[in-house]
Parts: sequence; structure tokens; C-alpha cells
Amino acid sequence: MSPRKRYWLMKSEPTDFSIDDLQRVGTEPWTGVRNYQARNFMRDGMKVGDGVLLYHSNCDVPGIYGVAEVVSTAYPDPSQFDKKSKYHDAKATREQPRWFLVDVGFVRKLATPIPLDTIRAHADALGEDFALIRKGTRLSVLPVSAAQWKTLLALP
DNA sequence: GCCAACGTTGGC
DNA sequence: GCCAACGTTGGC
Repeated sequence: MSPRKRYWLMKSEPTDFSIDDLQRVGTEPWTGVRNYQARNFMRDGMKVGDGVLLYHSNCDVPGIYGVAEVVSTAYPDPSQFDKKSKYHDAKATREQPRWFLVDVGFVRKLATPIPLDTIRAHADALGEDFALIRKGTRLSVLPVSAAQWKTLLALP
């Protein structure tokens, strides 16, 4: 009996990596997360098959643009060892990696994206534990409950 | 491009 | 362990 499927929301800037990019490549190693809380969610919380909402920030209409899924367990983010990468971390070693990632697989693009405005307008239904719209939270990887997942994807 | 809010770093 | 300085996020 496998553990219950979990749900997540992951952010990207579409100029950096968009839902269209994910559709094109199919699977993408989610490189570059450099926040410990976000790392812990990937490393300790994610299982193959978990659902992912792909959120785009820093764009005309911030919001959820697609659905993806976790397709690997967590492993060390190779970019932390790459001196030429902007994600290089001098304090990380292969023996003691600091940053982890998972591979994310394309599921579908939303016919109608869910703008942040709409999400905010339904804050009551989503509850106070929804980190995306909690004041001051900037996590790029955050948990979504099954109820929140259902609510979000049913938003008008 | 601005800036509020937060996380991280490093001197002490 | 405090906290100022700095860097980043991300909406606007």
C-alpha cells in the first residue's frame, strides 16, 4: 500500500521556464531551489506520482498555468557543484550536498489559467494554511492539501 | 523599476 | 546569539 498521494505548488518565472517549455521537454529537473524550506518539501515530502500545480510569477498575469507531477524522488541538484552555474554553492560538496531537486513531468496545460487575483478572491474557500496567499510567504515550493487542489482546479 | 517582506550572512 | 547589512522574491 503506497502512501497517500500529496499535492504541491511550484513556482517558476515563465521567461525562465514555462509550462510550454515543460510540455516540450516532458520532464525537467527542478533545478535552482535555494531555500531550505522549499528544499525540505522536495527532499522529505515529495513522492513519485504527487500532483504539482505549476505557478508562474513575475509575469503579466501571475497564476497557475498547468498541472505536472513528481516523477523522481529527490536527489542532489547538480548545479550546486557547477562553478559556472549561477546556482553554484561553494559550501556544498558531493559528500554533503546542500540542495536537492526532483524531476517534474508535464501533465497538462490549463485551458484557462487561474490568475492570482482569482485565487485571492477565493481565499476563504482555500483556508489560512494556503501558503501561496499567506502574507509574507515567498516559498517557491509549497504544499497544497487535497481539498485545496480540488478547489483550485474547480475555480471559475 | 520600485519596494515590502523575508532569508541569509557574518562581524562582534 | 544578536542584529545590521545585504540579497532575493515577486506583486505592482
